[in-house]
Amino acid sequence: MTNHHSPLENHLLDALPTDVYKRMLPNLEPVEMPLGKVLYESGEALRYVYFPTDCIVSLLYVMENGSQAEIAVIGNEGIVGLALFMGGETTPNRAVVQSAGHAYCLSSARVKQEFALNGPLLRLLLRYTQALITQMSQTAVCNRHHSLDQQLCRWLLLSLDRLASNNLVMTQELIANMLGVRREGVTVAAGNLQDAGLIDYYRGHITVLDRPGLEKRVCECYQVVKHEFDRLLPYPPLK
Amino acid sequence: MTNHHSPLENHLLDALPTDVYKRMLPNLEPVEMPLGKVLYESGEALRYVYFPTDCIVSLLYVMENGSQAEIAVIGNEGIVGLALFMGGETTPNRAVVQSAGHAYCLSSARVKQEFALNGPLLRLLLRYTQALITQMSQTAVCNRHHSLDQQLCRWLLLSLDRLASNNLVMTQELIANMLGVRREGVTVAAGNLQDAGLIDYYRGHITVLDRPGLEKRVCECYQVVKHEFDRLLPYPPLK
DNA sequence: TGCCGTCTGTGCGGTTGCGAACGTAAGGGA
DNA sequence: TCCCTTACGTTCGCAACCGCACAGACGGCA
Repeated sequence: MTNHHSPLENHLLDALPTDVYKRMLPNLEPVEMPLGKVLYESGEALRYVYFPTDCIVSLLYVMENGSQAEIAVIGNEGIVGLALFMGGETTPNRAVVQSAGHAYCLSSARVKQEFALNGPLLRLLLRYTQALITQMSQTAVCNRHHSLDQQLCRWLLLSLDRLASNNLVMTQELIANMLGVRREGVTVAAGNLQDAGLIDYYRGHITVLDRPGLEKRVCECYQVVKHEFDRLLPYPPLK
Repeated sequence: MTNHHSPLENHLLDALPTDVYKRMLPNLEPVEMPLGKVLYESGEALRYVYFPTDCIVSLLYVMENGSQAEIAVIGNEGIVGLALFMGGETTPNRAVVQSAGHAYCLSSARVKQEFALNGPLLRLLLRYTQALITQMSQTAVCNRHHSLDQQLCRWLLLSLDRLASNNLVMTQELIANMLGVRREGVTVAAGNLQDAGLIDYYRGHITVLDRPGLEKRVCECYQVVKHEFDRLLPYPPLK
């Protein structure tokens, strides 16, 4: 499969001033992002950062007993590997490709070079970090207070925003892992949404039929996160 | 009450190189931090950052229906108002003093001056940001997967780490608000810990009797967060 | 001394999600 | 074609937590 994607499909890269972008371009390497690919494990030193163009990456926390929970999702609006620029080198998270596609990757050495210049990349990533923090804290709140139905709506909408199509390739088992709930719970919640005519799913393929309907049903968490992303990282970029 | 605290009691300030610290010192203003004081509201522009010396500040998310949940706690190891340096100016959180004490505050203009130098303060705050992110994501996980007993242990230990004494002034009602659970639930959980001889509480005063016992009972979340703080922000600082 | 507000303890029914087990149906490969 | 894997649906008992209601218990104040 030829990679017909431009790095500019990643919103962060697109938002960079032309000179910075041109400086970085030779070092950006296109990579396939197959479903399930582990970009890094918890505690592992990061060797690359990834700028997704048409894939979705989940940040997961893996517990001692093996169960896991999704902390945040990253698509073409962001970057995977923030810990590199934060100075910690590692994170206690796992990053996994949740929806297959492509990305551009950049070696840690190159990234640090650019950071050291204290230029637009640093400022941009700071804003993105704040948006990501909002997403994480909203996840904490949502985990505590909202029903599985609503959380599923939130998750579907977050995924949808990061994809071109309204079709997700995702089994209920995987969704359950992401949300940190049982597979049976997802079966019921998805059944509710299907009965309401909002989605249609069939053996690992979910089609969103009525996006406005989902937005009516979702908890406030989704809008809060979306507003914060739009506020901090307007797209198309103003430059 | 005279303020006999030095800014150096805040670990971040203490970790700064002497020249940077001396440059900032004239602008640091001591402030009282009474219980319940709201440092900023959700969506409000930040006018100051605060470096706590002997108080604890909670970051809370307030939901549409008025209920709230704690996202993170900040004590003398950190700074309140990170959003200022991230570039967003506001956050969708509320910051409230959870345990009375003191802090040093710094106007937003002064902070930005220092950030612009791209110096040690920026690098230090980046590391702190990563530690805070760890705390937030661990909160998300803990909310989903662990029992109220364990969450209460975690909360007590996090608070204890940020205080000099083993005595907390805190009603069950307030703890319930922080944890986003019912007051009755806290009554039961605290009763369990009291029956186990780990704590003693009496009308808004909690005394920790057996800290190692709490650490045995707490979920993994506490240690993960603590390790990450120790790794990213060693104290005393190496300089 | 008596009253009132705050803080804590307890009980009850209802809901939600967990854990495990089992059934079914649709591909995919030999 | 048959078998086996994957994906989804359903059930049942169990535990945790919620919402509500109310009771006691302590402390400050008149």
